[in-house]
Amino acid sequence: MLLSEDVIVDCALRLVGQHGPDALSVRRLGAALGCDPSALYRYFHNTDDLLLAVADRIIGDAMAGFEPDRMPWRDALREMALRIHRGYREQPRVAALAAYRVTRRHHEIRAVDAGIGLLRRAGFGDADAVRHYSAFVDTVLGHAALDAAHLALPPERREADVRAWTGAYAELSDADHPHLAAARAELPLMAGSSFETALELILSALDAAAPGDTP
Amino acid sequence: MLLSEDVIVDCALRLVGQHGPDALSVRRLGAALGCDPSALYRYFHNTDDLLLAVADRIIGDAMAGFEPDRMPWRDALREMALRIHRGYREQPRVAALAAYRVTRRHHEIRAVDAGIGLLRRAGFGDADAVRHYSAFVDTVLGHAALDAAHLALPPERREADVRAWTGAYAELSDADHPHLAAARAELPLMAGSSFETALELILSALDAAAPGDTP
DNA sequence: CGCCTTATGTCAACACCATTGACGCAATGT
DNA sequence: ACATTGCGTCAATGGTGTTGACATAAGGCG
Repeated sequence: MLLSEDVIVDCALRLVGQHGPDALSVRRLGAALGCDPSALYRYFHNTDDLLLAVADRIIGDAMAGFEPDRMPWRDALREMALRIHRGYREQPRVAALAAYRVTRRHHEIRAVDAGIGLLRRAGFGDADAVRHYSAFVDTVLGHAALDAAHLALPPERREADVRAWTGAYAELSDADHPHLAAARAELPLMAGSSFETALELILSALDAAAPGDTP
Repeated sequence: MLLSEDVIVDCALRLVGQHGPDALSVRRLGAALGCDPSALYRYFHNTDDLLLAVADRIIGDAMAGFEPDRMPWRDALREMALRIHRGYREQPRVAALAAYRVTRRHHEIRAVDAGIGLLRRAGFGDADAVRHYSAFVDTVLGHAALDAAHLALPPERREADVRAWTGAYAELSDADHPHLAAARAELPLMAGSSFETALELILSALDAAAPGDTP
C-alpha cells in the first residue's frame, strides 16, 4: 500500500507550492508519487474531490489550536478570520482554485460549527446566526481568494499592478477624475490588501447588530 | 474579412449565455463562428487576452448609465455594488478568471473615481476615503468572484454543494457539533449567496464610521 | 494447504483542450 | 503586372481528465 489520501494530499500541496497551480494535474501528481496517474482514482472520485481534500487540509492546519471559548466572540471571530486568511495566503495557488468551495469535510465542518456558535453566543437567533456567519465567512474567503490570486500572479505582473496606483493612476487628467486628483497622494493605499480594514468594518457591523452578549 | 474583435466577443458572450460557461473554448468558438479555431489568434494573443476583452465589455455594460450624483452616497454605493456583482454573476466563467485583475482601463478608472467621490461626500478624509473604498470594492469583488465561481461549476457539482447544507451537513452527530445541531433547520441558508447580507453589513459600518454627510 | 475474493496499481485508449508554423488564397498598393 | 500583406485553413504537438480491462498481491476461509 504505497498510496493513501494523506500521502496524495501532501504531495499535491508540495507540488503546487513549488511549481505553481498548473502543476496540479493527475498526470504530474502521478509522476511525483512514482505511480500511474490513474491510481489516484482509487482514492478520489475525481480531481474536484482531490481539490476539496487539499482545501480541507489547509483549513485544518489554519484552525489547529483555535480555542474560541477562551475569548470574547468578537476577538474569536477576528482570530478565525485571520487564521483562514493566512492559511490561504500561504498557499495562494491552491486558494485561487479552492477558496470558494464547500469541502464538506471534517475540518470545514468543525470551523462552521465554531463560527455559528460564536454568533449564537453574541445573542443572534439561529437563523440570524447562520445568515451572518455566512456573510462573515464569505467575506473572509472572498478577500482570501482575491489576495491569493494577486500573490499567485507572476511577479512582474504583480508589480505592474502595484505601480498602476502610484504611477499611471496618478497621472490622469484632473478634470475627468476630480476625486482621484484630490486623493492622489493616498492612492498607493489601493495597492495593498484591504482585508483587515474590511474585517474591522464587518466586525463592527456585527457588534452593532448583536442583540446582546451571553458570555 | 469575416472576423473582427467585436464579432468574436459578441459570439463568445452568446456562446456562454446559451451553452454554459464550459462552452467558452477556442474550438467551440471557432465552430460557432464557422471558421478554423486558430483564426482567433489573428485577433487575440491568447485565450487570456480574449477573456479580458470580454471582461471589459461586461464592465462597460454593467456600469452604463450609473449616475451617483443623483442619490445619497449609501444608495449610490449600494447600486454600484449590485451592478458590479450582477455583471459578473451573469458571466461567471469570465468573472472567476478576471474579477481580481486591475484592468487600468477606462471603465474601471471611472468607477474608482466615482466610488472615492462617494466616500469623500460621506465626510471621510482623503486617506480614509481611499482605504474604505478599497475595503468596500474588494469585498464586492470578492463576493462576486465567489458567487461567480460557484455558478461556473458544472451543474452536478454545484448541486452537490447545495445538497451538502441540506443533507450531509444536517446528519452530523449532535454531540460533536452542538451549534450545527441547534441551527440545523436554518443551514440551507448557507447554500445561497450571502452577498446582500454582507453588503448591508459593510454599508451600515461605513454609515456608522462616516464623520457626517456633505450632500 | 488451496482456493476465492478483494484491494491496488498498470496500461492503453478516448475525447477533449490551447497553441504553433507552414501553406494557400485573395485583395491591395505600387 | 507584380510584390506584399492580411486572413483563414490545415496538420501537428503536447497537454488534460477519465475509463475499463488487466495483472498481481493479500487476506479470509473451508
